[in-house]
Amino acid sequence: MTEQREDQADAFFHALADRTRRDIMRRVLAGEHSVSALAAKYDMSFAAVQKHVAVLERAGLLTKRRSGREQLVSGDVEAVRSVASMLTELEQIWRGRIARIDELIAADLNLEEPCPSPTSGTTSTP
Amino acid sequence: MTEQREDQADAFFHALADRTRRDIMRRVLAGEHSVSALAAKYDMSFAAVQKHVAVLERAGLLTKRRSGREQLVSGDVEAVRSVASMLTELEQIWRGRIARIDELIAADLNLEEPCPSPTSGTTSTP
DNA sequence: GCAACATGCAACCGATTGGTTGTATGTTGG
DNA sequence: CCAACATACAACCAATCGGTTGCATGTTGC
Repeated sequence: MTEQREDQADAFFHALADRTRRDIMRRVLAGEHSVSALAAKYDMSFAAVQKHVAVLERAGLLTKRRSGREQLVSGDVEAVRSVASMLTELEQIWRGRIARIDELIAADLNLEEPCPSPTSGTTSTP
Repeated sequence: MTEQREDQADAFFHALADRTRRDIMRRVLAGEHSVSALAAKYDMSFAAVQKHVAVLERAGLLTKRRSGREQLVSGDVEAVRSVASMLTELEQIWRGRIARIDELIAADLNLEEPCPSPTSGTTSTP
């Protein structure tokens, strides 16, 4: 069950781990672009850009819509949000760590309280 | 200037694009672990886990602290947050697209308004 | 001091990545 | 109809990745 989610996380982060693909995401989140319009923006072959688009599409970060002989590409902001939420989950784990540390500090205070006074001697030897 | 930021994004997303490394991040965000303690958790060699830790460290997602003969690893929640903020920036671009669409809709309404009535005939032929 | 542990690093290997070129398939305007 | 365009896909290549093993170094307990 959680296996699919890890597969999806692999695909998400891998897709975003390339600056050309991140730049494509910026453009297609701002508005629809055909694949060739995107390809014209980069100093590489059409096929290379098309493969980048395919990687992003397989990861679910963008969708394509046919319009005549063109394929219009559009970014999926929900997918971007779900990547962000994965990072928020990581942050929540960290919050748990801090909470545990706070508990320890509180426990320390509880241990100090029963003592008559922090500086009063417990050494009862005369 | 923005070049370094893209390099950092490359390192961040690449580091997180592996489930073992994401799992390591969960553990070290929850609390400090030695490298060998981490290695014991996975069905792979110590060297493999050590390389994963090195990738995460180079990306700035975790830090190491020497304690005797052990190296204690701790997750950096600030780095995790900065990855999340990169995704938020993407989402903001999308918001701009929606705002532009809303403007167009508003402009359309403005064009309709001057008409006496949507259904009233502009065809004045009797 | 030394045996055992914890770590780092290099060399190697198969799989994958990011790029190329070439070719096939639709789609459209004139 | 057909030439030009938009896309898809396969084959290939150098580089990188994720893993291994082996070895060197540092640290500790006794």
